[in-house]
Amino acid sequence: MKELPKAIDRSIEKKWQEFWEKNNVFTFVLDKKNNKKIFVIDSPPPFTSGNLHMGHVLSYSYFDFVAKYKKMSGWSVYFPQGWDCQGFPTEVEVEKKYGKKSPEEFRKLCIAWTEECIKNMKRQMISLGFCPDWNYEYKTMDKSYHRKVQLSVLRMYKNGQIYRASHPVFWCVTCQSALSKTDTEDIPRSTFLYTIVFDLEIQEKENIKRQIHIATTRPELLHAIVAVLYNPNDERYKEFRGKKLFAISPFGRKVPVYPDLDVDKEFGSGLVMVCTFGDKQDVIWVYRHNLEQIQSITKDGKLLNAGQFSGLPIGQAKEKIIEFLEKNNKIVKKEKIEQTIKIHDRCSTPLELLNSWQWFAKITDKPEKIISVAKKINWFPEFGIAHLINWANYVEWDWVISRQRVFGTPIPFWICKNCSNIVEPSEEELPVYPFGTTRKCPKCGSDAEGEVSVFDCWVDSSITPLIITKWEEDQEFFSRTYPTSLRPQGVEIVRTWAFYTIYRCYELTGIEPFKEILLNGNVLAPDGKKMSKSLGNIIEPDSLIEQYGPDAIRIWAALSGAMAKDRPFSYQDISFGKNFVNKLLNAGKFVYQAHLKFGKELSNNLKKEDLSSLRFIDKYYLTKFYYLVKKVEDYWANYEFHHIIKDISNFFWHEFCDYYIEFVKYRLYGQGDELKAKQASFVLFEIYSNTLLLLAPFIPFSSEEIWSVFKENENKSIFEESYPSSQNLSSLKFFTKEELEKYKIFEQIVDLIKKEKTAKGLKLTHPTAKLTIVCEEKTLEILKNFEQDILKTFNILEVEYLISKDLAVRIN
RNA sequence: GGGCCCGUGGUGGAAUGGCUAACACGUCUGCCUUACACGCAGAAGAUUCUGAGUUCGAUUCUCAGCGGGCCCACCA
Repeated sequence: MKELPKAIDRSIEKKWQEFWEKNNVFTFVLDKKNNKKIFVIDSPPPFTSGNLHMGHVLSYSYFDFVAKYKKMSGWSVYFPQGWDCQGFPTEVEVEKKYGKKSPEEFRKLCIAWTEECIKNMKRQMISLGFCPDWNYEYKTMDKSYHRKVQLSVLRMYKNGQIYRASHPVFWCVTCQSALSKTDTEDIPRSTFLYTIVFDLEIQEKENIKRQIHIATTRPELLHAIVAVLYNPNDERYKEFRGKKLFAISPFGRKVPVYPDLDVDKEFGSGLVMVCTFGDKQDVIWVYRHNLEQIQSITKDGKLLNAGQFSGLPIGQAKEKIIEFLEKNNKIVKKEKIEQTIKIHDRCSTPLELLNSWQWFAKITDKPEKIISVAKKINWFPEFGIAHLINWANYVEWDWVISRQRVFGTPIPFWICKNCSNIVEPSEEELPVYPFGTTRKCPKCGSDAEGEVSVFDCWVDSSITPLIITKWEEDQEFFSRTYPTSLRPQGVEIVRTWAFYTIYRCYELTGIEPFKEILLNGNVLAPDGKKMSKSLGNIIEPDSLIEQYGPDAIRIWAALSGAMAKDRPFSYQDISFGKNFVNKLLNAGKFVYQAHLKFGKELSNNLKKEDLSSLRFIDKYYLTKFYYLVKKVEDYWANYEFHHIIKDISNFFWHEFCDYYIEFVKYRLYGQGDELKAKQASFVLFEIYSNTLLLLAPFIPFSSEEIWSVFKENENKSIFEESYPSSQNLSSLKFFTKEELEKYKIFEQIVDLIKKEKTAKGLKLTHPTAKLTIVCEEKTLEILKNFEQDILKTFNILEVEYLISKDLAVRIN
């Protein structure tokens, strides 16, 4: 007999990865005859950081399970994989490495850098047994991708969904550049709160004038005041309600006074002056109340439109203005307070909100439309849609889709220097790279300059369902694959990725982009905290693959559940996975040896007739297995991976191994009944392994010798076979569920025997003369069916039954 | 401050309007029993966050409180 392996042979991983790739096992081919149902997975393109993180491993495992399950269930599965390349972190890394460069050169370096990152991430995916279809790989930095992004925006522009407008952005007056949130840092500082006297004009039958007090930390923005707000629930200002009011600033500016629930009654006098722009709340209020916008500060930090104070730097201006107000007795109070402000993380300059020209997509005008489209989608779990609804109703201003960066999809427009007319390209010439180019303005004939900004990266990623289905590229392919079947993604990006995708794809096609959305949570560090570099608690997939193997990692992922819930990484689960892999190898060895001992003649043609002559105990476990498969079908339908792995591993380990194999041993090693024992164990093991290989695709091949027996055709991928279903396993159902329940008493008796023997310090197979079973008459009838198996397995000579209501066993 | 999620043995986590609340890891006891010590057999360990309510009965449903997480906003 051949020496069987003591441990898992890890070299088989590589072999099978190559086999699947070479034989195009997971390659999607559009079936022109329309025979098979198509299942399309709109899988997330990971940001190309260079390494997968555990969150990727978790979620990519999920939809890899689904892809394989659907494939083995008779679907034609289309499972492409993309890469989200253009992002700020890449720019930071590349700049760190190469320093400042011209935009053209910088872009090239970013692309080269990203290609390297993709290489490594792809390697990691393959080593985890993920099987996306690499023939349809896409990158958001590709020209073909740029074309579709630009086309999609151009179409939306023509439909009036995209517009250019002035909008405040965070601006550093020292570096003179726009900043994104990631460039900013919050720091506490102490400052002074000045309470300033304003005049109030109440327009009634006769105009009434009086004074009001308004507190502010930024008197230097007084010239840019556009409104004064009060809380309508504030008793002090109840006389304001429903009246037409105006406030007049110490500089003589007259602005309206409105009620607003966001005003904090406790702060200052309960009245707020809205300036353009003191902070982000001002931006919200300006849009909400449709207020005027005044350019208050220049790009290099000097006051603008401020009368005698114009041209002064912010700091100086503040001093002078306070001086002026004090001289005129307009300041009634000055108190020290602590506040938090945003600064630029590189130069520590406090940020200003300055107006600049930006591009927008209209998302605020009809939230109910986006919500109704989202409602057509099946959400797993259901509460996920609440994030989207809440966001859609809450969002205060339109989506700013332009970014002042380099490594991004260029915005395909030119702006006329003379008349500000927007010059658009034709659809045929896309992609275009307007940066540094000019076109003639068709309206006035002047030069129009190419837009230098690029798109927000969500503009890129919000059309992945269109990209993978070949929208505006291959009409037949598109019509067969769109809408996609499943969008898997993180719960924390519902309001970005899911929201923008639903909005954009619906605007462009009139159809929702996917039928189902599956939300996963994040993987936390084992201590329950967020994984972060600073805490040093990051777990790298590579070291886990090395230490535990891909199957164990995938079992960990399945055990982590499908709900959109954060979970600490669990070494317990992954070591369970590893032990489980080993258990399966050993069970395989046992069945294989039994097979060799008996001979080969029955190996691959197990018929229903063979099964019908089985012993009672064989039928009992085969039936149990049938019901397991049936139950697991429902779990698959609801993406309940946790239950799937739990149930199939428990059945395998604690029913098949702990009970069935033990009860079958005496028959295989002894004499008389080998055939039936082998048949049943063989059937169970083979079908079982097929249920498992979606979750752990390498386990069933972990020993070549063993698997050569079970899987006859080396050249055929096991993924071509069909997934065990209750329908095609119906021949294994010998008993009804009720009967099965009744027969469970057998297991109780077995447990009692084990307990008894253990209590007496005996081995389970220690020779025993007599077993006495105390039970009811009904039970006796059932136990008769298992009697032989019990006696032989526990090495007992004879059995006697005593009829009683109690259940007990004795051993002599 | 707003929206959503969650609070179950030492740890991680299932499930259910009602039989002794899964399972895994860990712990303790005994076994290297002819597939497996990455194993086998047995055992201990839970007032299911707190309080009130609905109910014949709640861990499960409702409300309040306390605590944690995610996303958003954050003080003129």
